[in-house]
Amino acid sequence: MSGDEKQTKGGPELGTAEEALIGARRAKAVKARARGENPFANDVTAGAPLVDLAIARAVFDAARDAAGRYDAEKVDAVAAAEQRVAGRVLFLRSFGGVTFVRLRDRTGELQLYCDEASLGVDYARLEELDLGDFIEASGPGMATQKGELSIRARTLRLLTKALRPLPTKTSFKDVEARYRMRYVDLVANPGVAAVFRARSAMLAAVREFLDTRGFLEVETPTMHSLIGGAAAKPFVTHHNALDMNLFLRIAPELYLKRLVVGGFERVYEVARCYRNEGVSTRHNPEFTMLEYYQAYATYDVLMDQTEALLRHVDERVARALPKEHAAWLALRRFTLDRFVRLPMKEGILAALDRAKLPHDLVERVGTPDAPIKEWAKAAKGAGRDIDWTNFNAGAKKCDSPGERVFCAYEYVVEPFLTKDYVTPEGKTLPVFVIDYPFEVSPLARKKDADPSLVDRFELFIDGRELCNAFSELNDPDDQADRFRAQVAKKAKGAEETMDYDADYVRALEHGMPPAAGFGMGIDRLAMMLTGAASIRDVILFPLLRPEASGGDS
RNA sequence: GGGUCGAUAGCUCAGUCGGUAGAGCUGCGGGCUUUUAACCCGUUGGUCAAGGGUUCGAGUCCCUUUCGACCCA
Repeated sequence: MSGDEKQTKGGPELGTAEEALIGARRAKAVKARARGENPFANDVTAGAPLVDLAIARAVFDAARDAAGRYDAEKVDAVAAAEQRVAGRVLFLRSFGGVTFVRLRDRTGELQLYCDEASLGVDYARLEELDLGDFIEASGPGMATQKGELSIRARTLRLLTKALRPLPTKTSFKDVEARYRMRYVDLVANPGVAAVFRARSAMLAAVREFLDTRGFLEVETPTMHSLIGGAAAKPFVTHHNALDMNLFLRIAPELYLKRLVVGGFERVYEVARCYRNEGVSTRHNPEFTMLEYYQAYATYDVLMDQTEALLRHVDERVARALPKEHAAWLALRRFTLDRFVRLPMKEGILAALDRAKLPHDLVERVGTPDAPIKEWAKAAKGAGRDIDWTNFNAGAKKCDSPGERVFCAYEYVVEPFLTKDYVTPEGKTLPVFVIDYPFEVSPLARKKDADPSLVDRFELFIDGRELCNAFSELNDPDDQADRFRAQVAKKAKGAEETMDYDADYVRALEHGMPPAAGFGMGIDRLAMMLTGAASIRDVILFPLLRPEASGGDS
């Protein structure tokens, strides 16, 4: 075949280096077609069934020494039955008349040993093989001189031609390109694939944990006609036939509690939620939240259960990916062995003491005569860098004592959780912050002993909020009042408020058994357990701006 | 929204004081009959993000824009 005429279909110019690479691969596909082969085959050759690479390897486990090397004689001693395997070509190296081809499938990798003696005329076909192609091959096992298990290929067939080259062994680092072309990222960067395998194991573990405790998994609407269940800005969409605007859900909460009213006393949803806020390393507009509701449970029960759930999930990840988990564990700054339970007010007083600040600061901050400079000096002297500007501004906006308490907590306690709650070995302790002011918890039940507070906790691990849970409000009149307060806030200009949900109040009027509810960010969980720095590292296809189109006509 | 850094070959990156655009890997050609980031010889590949300015001359200096990363709010 004369290589002087390239396939230039569609391309008016000679093209770039990248196009040349693709052109060379296309030419090989054309050659295969000319021989009557399909370079995008949809079948595998009849014969012995395909086996996973991991299973093909396992056949020879007994021939391996402690260092992992395979002994040639022992490999040969294993039944010489042919193994038929398939996978993507990751590695291709010819060495004189011998060619090594490393294959990868979903279970692992395995090398083919090819020479003319075994492959015959097909050996020449290796010339047309490229990194990234999918092939099938069959042959008996063997060990190389260096002790690597291989399949001595007796047959070899192209299944799918890869027209584009994979990144080279120097790897694929451009972050944006990795997110856009996750299919390449997953092949080129094994650590990336491990993170998503771990995430999958986490979800399976969460489901296993809840299912064995009698919970029912449900799916509730993601298109809502009212905003509810959380304080966040929604996405708006439009239904044409009904000519109505709908909000993409910001939380599944109110639907799940309707189901508790309906008798599903233990119910959960792995809920994709959408919030119309900025993107950052910690926020993606769509994210996944676990919510569950449990009748006849209180938030104390849920705290115990949360500890058990997190340990269970971590254990399952360790079981699924032992090597990767060990690496993540070694880098972890937090422990899951022991958890702290900290009432918000206690936390504030302790933090004020540590910062050498007066206890009445909570009432005085935000007022005109608050001695901010004096406080800042005292706190700085105690090694506490508090964001006084935003603290003071936030305190001014508070309409109630409870909001003031929460504001103080946000600026005085929360930023220092990782500093204040650590093990003797220096690992940060997970902290359940409990007993929130009712004013900042519009769906939570008030404490019987102190109606200014609600039975609620948030769990912070390594300084980041992971879970939010509370004993649910089931008094319909109280709930109606809270909705009205939210509507009033919206009327005053607040953006992140809920609508009055009359149907939800009606549901509560039918009676919801005492219940506790729990929410946990799955993305954050995945970040935490895999040590990911950005939420985009645990979301397969994070939201990106559209790719700049060059000459699209 | 603010700050810092960045964009050069398909990939990973150099590019000095402003003076002809570089390397490794990939690809292509050749050698090598058990390789492990193989090795050896040869070789292709560039609108230096886009636009403008200064200059005899700009990847390099200045301005604007776009995109991204990180930090902060």
